[in-house]
Amino acid sequence: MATTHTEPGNIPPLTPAVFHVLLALADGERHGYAIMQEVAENTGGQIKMGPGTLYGTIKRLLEARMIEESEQRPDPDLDDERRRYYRLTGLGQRAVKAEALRYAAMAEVARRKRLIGKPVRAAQAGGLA
Amino acid sequence: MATTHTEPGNIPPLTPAVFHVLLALADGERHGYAIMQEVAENTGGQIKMGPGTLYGTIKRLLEARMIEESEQRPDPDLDDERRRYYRLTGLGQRAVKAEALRYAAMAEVARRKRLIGKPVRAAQAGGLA
DNA sequence: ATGAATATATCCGCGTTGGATATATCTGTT
DNA sequence: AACAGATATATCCAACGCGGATATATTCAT
Repeated sequence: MATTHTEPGNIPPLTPAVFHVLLALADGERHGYAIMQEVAENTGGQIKMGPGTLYGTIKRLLEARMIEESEQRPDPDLDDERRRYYRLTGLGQRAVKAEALRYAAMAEVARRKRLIGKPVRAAQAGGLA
Repeated sequence: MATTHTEPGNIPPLTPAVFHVLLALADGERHGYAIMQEVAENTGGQIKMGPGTLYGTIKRLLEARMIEESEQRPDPDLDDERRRYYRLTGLGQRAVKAEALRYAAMAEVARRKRLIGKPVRAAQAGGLA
């Protein structure tokens, strides 16, 4: 296996904004505004990206080849000409996975220290201690 | 349940550096250099805080009343005069707990999207994909 | 005694963040 | 048809945190 360089490699930690954008794209293509809404939803409304952060981050992710623009448009009826859809590249996929593992590892450390309890399905904002 | 206001409150998200320092202090007092080592250990060597980040963060956390200096010294034999020990305040405790819950929630989102698998005990450096 | 690791502290360039601002289109209401 | 508000993208730039470089001093092992 001649190092298809699909392996973890040494992907450095991501900034929170970058992670949230990549995570929003992890299960399918989305356009900018939808990414913004997905982030708010994923965080129970605790994180609301402003346009500066959103489009600045998208620009940097394009340059870093972690995301790319998609030409595919939805049904012409339901489409909105203004939208620009993005998807993860292989690199972006690996980066967000590596970062997700770091998040999970930190949550485990916090559990080991009795800061938080066992993982709970469908935990939401305002949850118990 | 008369809201003992020991609950999450509206604590805003923390920067990664701040979170890592608070997490290192979550199970007991530590001095600066030991915090640095604990962070490296917790992250499997992936995150190595430089002195600028470490002491800059400590200074900001003191100002924000999330940590405070402790006068308690260990056995005079094993002590090192240079050390300055820090502990979490009540506010720091709540902040790191709230952030840990966010980390756990993001890990759950990543699992829901099949990015990563079930939480594994004792995950460590060089872990599998 | 010598050197490496330990321990703290400041400086400052750089990149990210995120509010303000601008523009235009789409959608629902009257 | 007109209007308002949400949708959608984009840029600018002040503020702030990050983190490497640098400095100094003490402790520890050989």
